[in-house]
Amino acid sequence: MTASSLRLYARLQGAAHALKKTADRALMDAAGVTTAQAAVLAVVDSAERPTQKTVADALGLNESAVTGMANRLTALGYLAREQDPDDRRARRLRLTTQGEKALKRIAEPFGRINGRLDDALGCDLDAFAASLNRIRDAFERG
Amino acid sequence: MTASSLRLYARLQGAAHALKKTADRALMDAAGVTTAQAAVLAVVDSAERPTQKTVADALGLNESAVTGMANRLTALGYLAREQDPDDRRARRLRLTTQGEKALKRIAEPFGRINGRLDDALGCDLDAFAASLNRIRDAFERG
DNA sequence: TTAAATTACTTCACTAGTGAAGCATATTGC
DNA sequence: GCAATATGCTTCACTAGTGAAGTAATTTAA
Repeated sequence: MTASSLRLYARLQGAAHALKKTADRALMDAAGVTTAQAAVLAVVDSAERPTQKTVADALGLNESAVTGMANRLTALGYLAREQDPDDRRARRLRLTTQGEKALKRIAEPFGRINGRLDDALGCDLDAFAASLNRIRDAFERG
Repeated sequence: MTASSLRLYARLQGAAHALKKTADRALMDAAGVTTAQAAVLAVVDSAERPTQKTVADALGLNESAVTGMANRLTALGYLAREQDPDDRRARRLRLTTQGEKALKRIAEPFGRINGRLDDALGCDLDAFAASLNRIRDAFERG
């Protein structure tokens, strides 16, 4: 609990917040979608008609957060929900054509953000990514 | 925009989110305060009766976010607001006795979180902190 | 085979942030 | 001195998350 370690938590949250704020503006301007929405669309795109629970686990969110996101994204016309035929509790998600288009619009502005991240980090990028993985592993389940 | 850099944004947000979730539960259990509230209390404690704008700048938030935080923290009895005598637009914040006590209750659980962060990062801690600073600098003003 | 436990999802009340618009006060420039 | 501009704060409608409680469907186990 030294002075420098005391500030590490705040530094991580501060960097994440500043980055998210910038990325949200860029994605909203260019693609009409927030970064949180983009994350859900990307997970749904990469999985085979995932259930909401699957999406929640992939993003580290609880299920009620995904209920809300899926509601907003279906209202926007980007996602469709359908009953799982084998488990009537579950609702599977898929991208609509609009959702696929939105995902494509995201690529370029998001690439620019990642480019700025790369520039800021330089050769430390891999070590930084490894550190992030260790933090996630250490705190993912409480 | 390689595959690994594409995921860097998500990794940073994921690590920050997992850490925040854990820290919020720990602080709420032990001190009855969230990490966001703790951050405001710490800024107010470290500054000389700061204005809300000062707090907003220190935390990278906009002023309406601080209005809300200050409302909740005064309702909880942790902060007091008083008019700035020299600038009647501004409202200066200070900790109440209750607020000082809350800050003290935070120290130990927050120290444990930071200890877990230290353990997770090991000798990479300094490099990691430096990378976070570079990200914040690169994105702080958009 | 049926009672108990677990799972997937929803709803609710809440915290915490955003940006836009508006109000009152200060500051600047002619 | 005063009009224009900038600043500090608030309010509003919104997104996005939390945890607790509840429902319906599924799984487990006696």
